[in-house]
Amino acid sequence: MSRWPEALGGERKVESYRKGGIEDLPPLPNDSKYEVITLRFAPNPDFVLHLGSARPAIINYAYKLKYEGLGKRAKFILRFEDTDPRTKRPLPEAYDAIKEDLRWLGIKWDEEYVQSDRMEIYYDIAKKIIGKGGAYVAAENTECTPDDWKRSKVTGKPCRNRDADPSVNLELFDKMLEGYYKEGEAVMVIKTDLQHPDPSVRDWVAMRIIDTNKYPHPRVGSKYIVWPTYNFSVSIDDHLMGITHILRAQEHSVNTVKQSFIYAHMGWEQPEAIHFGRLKIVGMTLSKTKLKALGIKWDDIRLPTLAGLRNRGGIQPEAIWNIMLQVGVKPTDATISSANLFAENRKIIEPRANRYMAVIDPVKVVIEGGITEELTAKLPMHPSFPERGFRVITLKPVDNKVTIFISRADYDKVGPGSVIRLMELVNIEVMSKGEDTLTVRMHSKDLESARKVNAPIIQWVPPDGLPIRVVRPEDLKLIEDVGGLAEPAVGQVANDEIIQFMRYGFVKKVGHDRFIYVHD
RNA sequence: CCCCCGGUCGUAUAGCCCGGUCAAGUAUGCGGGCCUCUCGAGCCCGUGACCCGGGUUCAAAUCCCGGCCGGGGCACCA
Repeated sequence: MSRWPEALGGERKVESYRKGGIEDLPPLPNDSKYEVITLRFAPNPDFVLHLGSARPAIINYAYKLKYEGLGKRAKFILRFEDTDPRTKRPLPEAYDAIKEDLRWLGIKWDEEYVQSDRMEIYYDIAKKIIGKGGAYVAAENTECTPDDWKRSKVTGKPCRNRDADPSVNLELFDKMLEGYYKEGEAVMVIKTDLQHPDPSVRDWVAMRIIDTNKYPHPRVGSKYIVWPTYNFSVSIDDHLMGITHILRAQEHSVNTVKQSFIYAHMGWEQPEAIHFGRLKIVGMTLSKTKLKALGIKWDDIRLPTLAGLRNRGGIQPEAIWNIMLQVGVKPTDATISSANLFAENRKIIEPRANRYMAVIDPVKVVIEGGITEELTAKLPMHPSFPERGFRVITLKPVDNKVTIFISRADYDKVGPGSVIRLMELVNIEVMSKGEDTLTVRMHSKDLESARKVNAPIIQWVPPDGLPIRVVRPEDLKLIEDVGGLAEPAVGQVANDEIIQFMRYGFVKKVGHDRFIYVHD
């Protein structure tokens, strides 16, 4: 059942051609034209990955695996796009945190680049493109000021430097590099089409000045003041790195048009671009801006960041993969419910999680009626895997009575005369219902008798149970369930282990008495 | 206002390019049953969709036009 690449299973590859898996991804356009299918994931290291930003990482990597599975050469490149130290200031820790996220997802990259290390390359290409007459500089005190340039986009009339000899613009560009201009005083602009129906496409900015004394770049400090814009650095890098296919979100579709002018000026072949729609997960906030604005650490268990999810536990990377592959690469928006994610996750967790009994908001149950022998229950760790063993709970009578606890939810459902099966123990009949106790008597012992009267089977906890607390993260909030009691064996469960509290849900143990609710 | 891109069961997706095999498949959800000492898992059955209107055609979910609705873009952000 491996739609899941090598991450968890070691050497498990893309061998299984299952419906809805990697192999079912539609072929990439013109795939046969390229010798090495080269894909990339290019995050801005200003935050960690979340469920939304993980999508392009997974999809692109999935295509690499798909083509390798087809016996074709394929490459996956990781590239950090950190060319804005001012408004999208990179977070120094984010570079490594993102790599950690990718590893968790089982993604391996063949090459890694950081754009702030490649500034000289961008300068070099900038000069080449100016030299070819494909770009010009708008600068103060010239015949084409930044304002003139802006105006030219509206009027459609080119400003002077646009048609000037490349040497003029080359000189101006050098002055930019030398620090002659301050922020806003000069920009290098790509010649596109001043009549283009989309104004944003008309002669767009490729290089601008950022005062890195004021806004030092976390990696290269104040070394550079001329910075490429997204479309410029991306075009250059995609070409230089041999990217053949770009799968990215729909918001980038105009960028493909903008970038086409660079490729035309340089005589390069443009990669194939495929855009997919937005992914919404109901009950989860996937806006990077909103998440950042919360001001809590990115790996907080309330967050839908991969780090948060990882920390919170429970949600397995395979489940995220399956969801992403199911949603695929359609250009339409997709709204999936967390129930979908949980359903995928349950498939993965269910066989792994051992079963235990716990009761939330415990209510005391006293079994009266002259019980002289101790009662024992033998509970399998997992009903589907008896080989995992059992544990035994023994109840000793005191004054011919035995006390146990059940959850208030179950207590609420019964009244005098009700017969209940205590899981793997005995069947009891309610005699009287007090405020906080249930007085019952032994009805019978075997399952059959319970079945005969259609008695509900419920979980219970002995008096020496372990007090527990369960918190459930729910869309940026943490809801704390009322206190509970778990059977003593839960004390032996290791931290970080995912177990199932029967008839309650899957939980992850995070402390000797603390649990995080995963899902039902 | 303008410029792109879309609209198939509640949700997600297949089919659309190359019209008939689609009274539309799958998954999840929901309802019911079986099984099981969990409200988990498994098995079975059921529910449920081609945005609207024209056109082309013997035939349209599939092609064309219009409308409506949704998303994205319109930064010296990425």
